[in-house]
Amino acid sequence: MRYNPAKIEKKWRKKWFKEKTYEPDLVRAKNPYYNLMMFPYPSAEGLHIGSVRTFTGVDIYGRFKRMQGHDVFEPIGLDGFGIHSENYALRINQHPMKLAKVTEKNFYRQLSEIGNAFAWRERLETYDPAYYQHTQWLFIQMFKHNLAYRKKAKVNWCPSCLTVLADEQVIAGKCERCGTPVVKKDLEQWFFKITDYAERLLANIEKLDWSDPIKTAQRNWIGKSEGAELEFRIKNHESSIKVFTTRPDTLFGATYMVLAPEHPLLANSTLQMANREAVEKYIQAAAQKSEIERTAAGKEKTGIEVKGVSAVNPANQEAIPIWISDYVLATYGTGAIMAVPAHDERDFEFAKKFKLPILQVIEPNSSFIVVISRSLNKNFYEQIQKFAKVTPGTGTWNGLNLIYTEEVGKVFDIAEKNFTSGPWYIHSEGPVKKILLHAADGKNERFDWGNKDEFRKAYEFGIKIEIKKEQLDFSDVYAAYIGEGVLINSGKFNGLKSEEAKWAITKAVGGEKKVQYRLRDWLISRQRYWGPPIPMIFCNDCGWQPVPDKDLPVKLPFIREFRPTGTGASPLASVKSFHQVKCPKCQGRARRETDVSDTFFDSAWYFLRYPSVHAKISKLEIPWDQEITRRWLPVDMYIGGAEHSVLHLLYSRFMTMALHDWGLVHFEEPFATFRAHGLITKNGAKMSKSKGNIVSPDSYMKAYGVDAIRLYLAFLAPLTEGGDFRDSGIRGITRFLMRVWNFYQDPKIKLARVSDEKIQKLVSQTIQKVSRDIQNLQYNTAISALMIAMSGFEKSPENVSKEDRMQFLKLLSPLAPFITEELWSIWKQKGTIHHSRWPEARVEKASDTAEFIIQINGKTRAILEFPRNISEAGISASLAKNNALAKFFIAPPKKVVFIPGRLINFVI
RNA sequence: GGGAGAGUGGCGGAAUUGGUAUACGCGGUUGACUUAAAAUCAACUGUCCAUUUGGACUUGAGGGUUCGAGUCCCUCCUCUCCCACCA
Repeated sequence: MRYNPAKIEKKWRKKWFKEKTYEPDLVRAKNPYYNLMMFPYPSAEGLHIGSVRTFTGVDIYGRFKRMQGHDVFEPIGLDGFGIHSENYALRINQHPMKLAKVTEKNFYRQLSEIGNAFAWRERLETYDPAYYQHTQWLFIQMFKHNLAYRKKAKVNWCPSCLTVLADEQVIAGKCERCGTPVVKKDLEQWFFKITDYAERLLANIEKLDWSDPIKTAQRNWIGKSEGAELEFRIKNHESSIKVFTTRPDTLFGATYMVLAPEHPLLANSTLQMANREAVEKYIQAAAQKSEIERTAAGKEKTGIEVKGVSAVNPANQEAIPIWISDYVLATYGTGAIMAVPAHDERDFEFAKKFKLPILQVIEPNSSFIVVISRSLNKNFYEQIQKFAKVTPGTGTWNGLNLIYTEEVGKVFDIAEKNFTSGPWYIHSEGPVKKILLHAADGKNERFDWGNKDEFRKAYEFGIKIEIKKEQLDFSDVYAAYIGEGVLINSGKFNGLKSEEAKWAITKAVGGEKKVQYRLRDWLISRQRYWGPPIPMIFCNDCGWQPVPDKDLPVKLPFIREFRPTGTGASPLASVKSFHQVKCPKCQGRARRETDVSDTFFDSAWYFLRYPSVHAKISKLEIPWDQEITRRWLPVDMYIGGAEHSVLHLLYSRFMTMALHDWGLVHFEEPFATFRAHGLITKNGAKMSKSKGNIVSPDSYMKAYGVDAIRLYLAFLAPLTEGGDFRDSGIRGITRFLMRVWNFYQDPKIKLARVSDEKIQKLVSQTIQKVSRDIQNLQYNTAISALMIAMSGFEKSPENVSKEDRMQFLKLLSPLAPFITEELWSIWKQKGTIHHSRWPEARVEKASDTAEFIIQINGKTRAILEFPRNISEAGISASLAKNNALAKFFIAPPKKVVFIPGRLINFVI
């Protein structure tokens, strides 16, 4: 029979669907495994080849888990609400609500073709009222738990999309979607208080089985820093300015202050400004500047002094000038800083430009103490001695005092410190940029010289790093910052070490210790049409009231004029029948909120909904069944794009944590394991319609079959790596599939009952390799192993037992589900291959012999078989007789390195 | 400017984590089959000498540690991604 992928794919797809092959029993499953991929936002262009790779990649893993005995749940849905879809509708001049129906159909068609083991019954769409009634319910819960609040704030406004953007959607000052520079606009908005959870979101990261870059990205996004909040009085005025600083020890060096242009004090009319007009002009100019202009890299700082007003440095009661500059962010800390130009690069730059006084208050200490190594080897000593010698007169060696390094070109003190046991020495030759720390447990830790966090870590580890004044330019901020300097010009605090002084000074001036996060509250409101209406009603008498549960969902009405108005109001604001409502409390006249919520809110909880899509839940209740949720969640394996490493993943964690605190879910973290897949590019660029480089999977699937495409995409590279799409290698895969097909064509062939030893070994190795590789998402090498196995089979087909043939099919089945299912049935096996048990590698008898790598001077000269337990003497004697190697043994070797059972190396 | 990561044949990529570098596949060369082509099958395919049996050199560049380095350390170069005035 000829291999006809189209025919067999159609047949099995239908059968699997009919027999619910991939629908686990959500209520009773014994061994649940929630295998999830990030659900796509559907564009009418359809799936591109990159998403097919991700989806099938996730599916391969799920099928593998199923055969290992798990009840795998692999749901699919569409993240169809939001700017993505709406912008697309705008572009092609169609109504998003109508368009959604079209894209939905197209997407589900494509998704059904790629051979994934989706649980089709549980699909969901975020724009379906049956779904977003729960989204709205959750909003109300957020409100009731004081996690949703309104705030008038400067928001990021995209003049092109005519909407407000979250900070996360502003990329280097530009709109994430259209690249237009973002401006600031004042609007009253709904926010979620994610900052309440900053500390837990940060702390929990440690516990997650996520790839490290993603964890780092989340840590940086949360951006914790510890410092103090200090208050500066304003001279001859009742108000004061609060600042946040991580360096309260430098307070005496604060020679001026800088306020953000948006700082509320500047609007205070009782302030006696001598140059109010000029100040207001500056503020206005700053407001009009786009984010990108204000934050452009290397941009020269601008600013204006507030004349006639001064602040009082609480440390020494000296009057210091107040400046305004847009390098100070209104949204971080208190929107004001104390400027210490001697110890901060930006302040320094500013002070130089405007000729402001610079006062040094930290004197780097004279002894430089580092690090390292209790396992001193002799080279270490030699190096240290070498350096010590080249700088005669710089100190004693025996007491380990001075050492020379090139970078700073100066001398460092090395002294023994109070470590529990030592000695600890500097480990460096040449420039000291990185410092190697040998910890007690034998692990090495590296500390980056230029990185203040790393240095803090070193500091906490108990290593004091102090820097001589003449050793560094004062502009080397990080070094100076970290250097445990000693205070000077600081009155009674002189002589105190930085770290002690921080809190002593804070206390003395009545400041308080404070932790500051970079993370800001999550802006939920969108002045757009295509999203779930925010279920809130404003009544003049009763204030903001949630829509009563019984009135959910607040349906998004079909309106003709869905385009953004550009006025800052949602298109829904012009629909009277929508927003004219009664107050749920007093029944008086009230106005419904006309903004919709952010798409990221839809996707922050969808994984909770999937297993409960068909559970019996009234809309007044929690949107998921407690029993089912307990069984299936948290998600076991989550795979998605690295571009969501902060936004979606952080929001989902936040939501889950809040729900946990309200007792609605039993876990804090939604995704036990997360892996980011690689990005498939085309001609080096991300696939996008605008670049015209979208590769559609349809024609490929038609031409080669789905199995071939799945294999090919898996074969490109490990799933976690990306790559450029080329179809040149696809022939290798079709050849392989053809060989597999042909090999299994005759089920009546006479076969050995048991494979010969060689085949047995091959099968066993392949099982091991494929199992390990699929577990690690390295499908490329799994396929390679299967190809090797097939080549081995083809050399002696009659020696491959039926059992081993079936083992091979099973190994291939997650990757190529159709062809294997067909061959499985041709060979009259019971049921579906996809519910068969994953093969276990035969436990091989440890053979008595082993292959030894024979090296001469570290170079491999031969690989020979010897008894596994042969001794060094035994192997040497035997090798001396070996003709090919005899020439190396004219003289006895200087040294022999012998690793039993594995390797012998003769140094001659 | 900060953070994360990567440099291996003509190409995609392997290398049980310090022990045969270039698995597997693409592409290429030659041959078989064919009137011919495609498909298929077989052999070869990192570079340079010797071309027989070998030998030398090769993982961005340079240095180091080691009996032994693609893998660990240092310096430099190049590229990709993320973040970006966060006090």
